[in-house]
Amino acid sequence: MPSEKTVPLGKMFALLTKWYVGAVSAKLTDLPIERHFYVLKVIDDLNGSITQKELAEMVWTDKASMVRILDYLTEHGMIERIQDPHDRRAYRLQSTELAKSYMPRIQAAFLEVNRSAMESLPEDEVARVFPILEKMACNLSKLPSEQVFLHIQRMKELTEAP
Amino acid sequence: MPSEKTVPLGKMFALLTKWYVGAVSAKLTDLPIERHFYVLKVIDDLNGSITQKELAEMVWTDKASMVRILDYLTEHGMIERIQDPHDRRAYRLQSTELAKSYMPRIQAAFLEVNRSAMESLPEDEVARVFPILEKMACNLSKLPSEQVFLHIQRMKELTEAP
DNA sequence: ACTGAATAGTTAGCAATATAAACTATATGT
DNA sequence: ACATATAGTTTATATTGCTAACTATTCAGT
Repeated sequence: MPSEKTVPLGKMFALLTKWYVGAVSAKLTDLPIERHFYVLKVIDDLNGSITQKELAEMVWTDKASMVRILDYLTEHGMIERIQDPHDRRAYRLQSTELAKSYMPRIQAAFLEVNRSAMESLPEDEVARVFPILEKMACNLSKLPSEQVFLHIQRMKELTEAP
Repeated sequence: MPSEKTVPLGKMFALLTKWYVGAVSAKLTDLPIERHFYVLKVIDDLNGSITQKELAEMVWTDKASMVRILDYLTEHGMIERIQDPHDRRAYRLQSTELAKSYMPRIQAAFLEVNRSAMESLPEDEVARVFPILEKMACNLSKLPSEQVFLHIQRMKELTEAP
């Protein structure tokens, strides 16, 4: 019974995730933190103008996990929670001077790993990679799923290219 | 200071992984298992001729995690560990009749999700998606990483298209 | 203004996963 | 036969995703 070979697309995505994150971390081992660089970058980019809830939506995690991540970043002196004077339930997130001093390194790490990932791909394919991935993510997020109910309109914020 | 916008490629991979796996599971909610369909498929494809160690390499996990996955599949009646008569340390893995009865469904689920993921991509891009992802995985796996030391030559086994 | 509903954030608990180290049993090479 | 390597298991630890309950605050309708 010749079974049609299935491309293990899911496993491929999982490996890409693991190796991407591993490669970024490896470039930043001398920093005081070893995780959540991307969350820190978003906070720094939008310095002072983002709340925990907005951040959680932007990086596609739930608010409970977000609390843990922000506790981690706070404990390591990378961010501060500033209470919003107009809504005392909310906190505006700011990166510290320490964090700012590392941002060029962090920014560079992401760019370098992105470039390495696409190394030796033909020029025209490099340009298409992200739109293709975005389209696939959009397609998959619309399928019935056990757990996925997030709002897809946020996707564009993840996809702004340089 | 105009910071160059970084494409969050790692986050995109993570979302793709989550949604892919979620979509596959959603198609198979009536089966006795709710995880590890891909591992089961590999076992079934190579029925009786693969050991735990070989399987762990093929699906890129460590042997301790593999034990847990195989315990799960065994407890749910999907596989059996058959002691290798030529090497009594090793076990050859077999899918049960029950598992075999589900394999067409599982196979179909993977294919359908693959097709959905690539839906509305131009024909020529569909053909390129997997080679591109493969190239990126290959690139990333060669970068220095905190944890990744696996052997890349296994990659081809993950990538055989129909 | 008062009250009930909604919201931002926190806390705690559970399940799954990845990793490492120590361990058992068996095989291999000299 | 003995030292070493290997297949698989067990144990422990850390992180993550998700859920539910909780506090404090704001908002909307009366």
